[in-house]
Amino acid sequence: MIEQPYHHGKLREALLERAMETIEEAGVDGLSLRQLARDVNVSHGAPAKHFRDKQALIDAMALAGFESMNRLILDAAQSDSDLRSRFVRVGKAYVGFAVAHPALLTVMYSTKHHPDSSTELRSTGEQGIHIAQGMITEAQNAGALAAGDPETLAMVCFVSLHGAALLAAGKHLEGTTVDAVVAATTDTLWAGMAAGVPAAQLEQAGQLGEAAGHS
Amino acid sequence: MIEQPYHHGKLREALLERAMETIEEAGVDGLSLRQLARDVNVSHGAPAKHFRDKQALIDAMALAGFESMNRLILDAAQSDSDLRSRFVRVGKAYVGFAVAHPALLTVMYSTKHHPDSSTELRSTGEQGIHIAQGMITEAQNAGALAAGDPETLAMVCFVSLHGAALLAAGKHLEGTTVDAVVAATTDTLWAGMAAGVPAAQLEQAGQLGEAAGHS
DNA sequence: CTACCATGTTGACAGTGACTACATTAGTTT
DNA sequence: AAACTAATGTAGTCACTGTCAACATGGTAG
Repeated sequence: MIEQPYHHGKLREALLERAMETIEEAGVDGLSLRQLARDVNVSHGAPAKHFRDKQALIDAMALAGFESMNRLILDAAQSDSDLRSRFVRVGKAYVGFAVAHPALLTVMYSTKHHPDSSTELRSTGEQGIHIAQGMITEAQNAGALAAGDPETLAMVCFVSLHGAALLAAGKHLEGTTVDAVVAATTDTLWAGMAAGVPAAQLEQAGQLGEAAGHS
Repeated sequence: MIEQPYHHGKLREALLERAMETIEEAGVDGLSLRQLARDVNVSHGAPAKHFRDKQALIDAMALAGFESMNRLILDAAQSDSDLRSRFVRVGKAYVGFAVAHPALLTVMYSTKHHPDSSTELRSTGEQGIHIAQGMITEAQNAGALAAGDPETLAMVCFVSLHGAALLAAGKHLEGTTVDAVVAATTDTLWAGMAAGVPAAQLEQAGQLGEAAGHS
């Protein structure tokens, strides 16, 4: 047995790293602060010195997840291809990340967050939409897409890809490959934005009634 | 104090009902079998007679959720309007349900399920896609939509609306109203399906590389 | 009437997150 | 160099949880 020094030195990083592994193996529910401490050969109270809460640890994981995901998306958006290909590439980057780190993605979009890190988390999480919005604006200026509010369209694209990402991460997409679904989704969205939506349809759609009951 | 009879009579239903309320108030993590038992004035071991596990209770909630959601979607799909309006209506029904019962929706699409109820859960959960697929086929036959594999297109629509539903449920859609996002999403999807996707684009999209790294 | 069985109760157990008091170390000030 | 201080890690405790086993109750079928 190697003698452990009293101070770990890089406990925070070690905890984060091990926690990432754990949630992918056993889900967020399978994450235990005490087991985590055991895994890193540290007493059960040690993690509290770096993460006041269990939720604080989870928040830290979510933030790290957004940061590494944003890097992937930004790379895809800045690749040197035509706009449409880059659009598809961004979609695949997003969904690819989701498939690679399903539990982390769930954590990232979990509702419960501490008010402190909440603001930083939120701004980091919204970065993806801004990238999409930039691409759409660029495509509209180039004449590849019809006119339309870029912010709303970006939201539509983000929302759709997010659904694909979560369903793919949850393995709810059996029957077809994930790639096929993403390709079909981005193609359909692009075709829809290229064709444009008649204003009459938009108004009409807004007037439909809501339906939300509970048995 | 009213004397409680030894046997509750409708414990299972009472537990399910109270559990539904609890998860919407405190999230799934805030659900405790013992607290649930206290809420219904029953001993802490009683719930085990109706749900062997905590997970079994959660599965039962998920199933009930799918059933009541399917009713709403089916109603929307069978309303007497033109195809496009019905399509939008289905989307609003889905997202409306999500906004009304956010925690329940999360539970419904949670990955962890018991192998027993898993099959029933899965088939009930897939019903929504089949409804969408039927509408798309009908619209294609009527000439309102371009040709294309209905199964894939239904998946695309479901995926997109699912994303909108989850983000709306998680209150991640600030800046715009939920209705606006749903309307824009269904409009864009419909326009894309009406325009159709050139086969050349589909092939091209399939050849793009995957991107999924981890820092 | 009796025997059975679904339903409910009680007690126990290990595991958890959070809190407190204490120990050890590193860095800074004097 | 010595002493003070803050950061980091340890040990013990508390209320709470999910699950299990043993027992109590009461409706129902034979």
